[in-house]
Amino acid sequence: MPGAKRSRTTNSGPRWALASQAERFRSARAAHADETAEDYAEAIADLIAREGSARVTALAACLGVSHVTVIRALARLSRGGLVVVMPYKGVALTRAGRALAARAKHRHGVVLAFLRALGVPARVAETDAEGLEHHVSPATLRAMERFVKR
Amino acid sequence: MPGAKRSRTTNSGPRWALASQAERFRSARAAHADETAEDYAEAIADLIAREGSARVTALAACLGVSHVTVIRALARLSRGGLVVVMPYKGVALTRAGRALAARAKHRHGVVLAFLRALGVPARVAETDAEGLEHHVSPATLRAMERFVKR
DNA sequence: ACGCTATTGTAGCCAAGGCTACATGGAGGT
DNA sequence: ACCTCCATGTAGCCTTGGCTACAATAGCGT
Repeated sequence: MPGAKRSRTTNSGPRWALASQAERFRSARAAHADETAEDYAEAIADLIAREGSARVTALAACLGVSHVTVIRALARLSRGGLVVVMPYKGVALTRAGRALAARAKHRHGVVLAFLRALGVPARVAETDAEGLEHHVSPATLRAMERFVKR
Repeated sequence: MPGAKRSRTTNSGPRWALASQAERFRSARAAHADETAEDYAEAIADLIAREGSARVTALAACLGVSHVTVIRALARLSRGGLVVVMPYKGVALTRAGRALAARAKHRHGVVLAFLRALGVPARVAETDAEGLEHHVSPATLRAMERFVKR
């Protein structure tokens, strides 16, 4: 848990304006912590839907990392109760994992559709959506949905 | 019957579709690498404009991290030629650093204005902008500018 | 001039997320 | 049966980015 408590910085002068900025940076960093989980959950759900199972190698290819990275990430997700790893068999999502995957997939879809509606070329939209989706708050997501449906 | 016939070497199916997805993930990760630099450059430029100098402690308060984290980050940015650290005096931006700060500031402003124009509440917009700005490609940024000016 | 305090800097710990190199497991082909 | 090849797994290293605890400066006030 990063940023639990702050240091005793003096904060002289009219620094309060900056303090809330610090909060925003904190949020951004905290959000980053969940990105991996969302990406993996989504990729796993996708692979299961597409190929019937999610194997380590397929995940690695899909996410663009080495199989070692996948294995370690899965161990973490497993500790976190999002996935169940069946050695040499594949990976399954727990109930929580499926919920996370569904949320991520939905958000991804909305962001992508939104960018397209904005007039961003398909290729770029797909790349940007990958980076943006993890930082879109519920309020902004709703605004995007409104815009798309408009 | 999990992965009945698509398991072997073939594993075919739409793997090319996944390959490009891997590329997208790669881009997102690469972009993440520059986030720190942009955040610091922007914060430093801001502090210099506001207070006349950018000190380590002020930066730490501003970014919401400990002064130690700032010091280490500055060392890296210095190696990268973005800042010049004057021990016990403050930090200055190099030409490249100023350019980066300007770009970051501009993008930040556009994203924020865009979110506001979309109808996102100010508070949320400010938080989201912090997370989103680093993942907005030039094409998407232009689309956002068009939308705001509309 | 001297010491106190806040700012800076150093040492060292932790987790995440990358990697390569090497070790095992499992299944198909001969 | 066995051999080989690919998928998995393990060991160990690197960087980034957090942190606390402690050491060293600088600059101010007395």
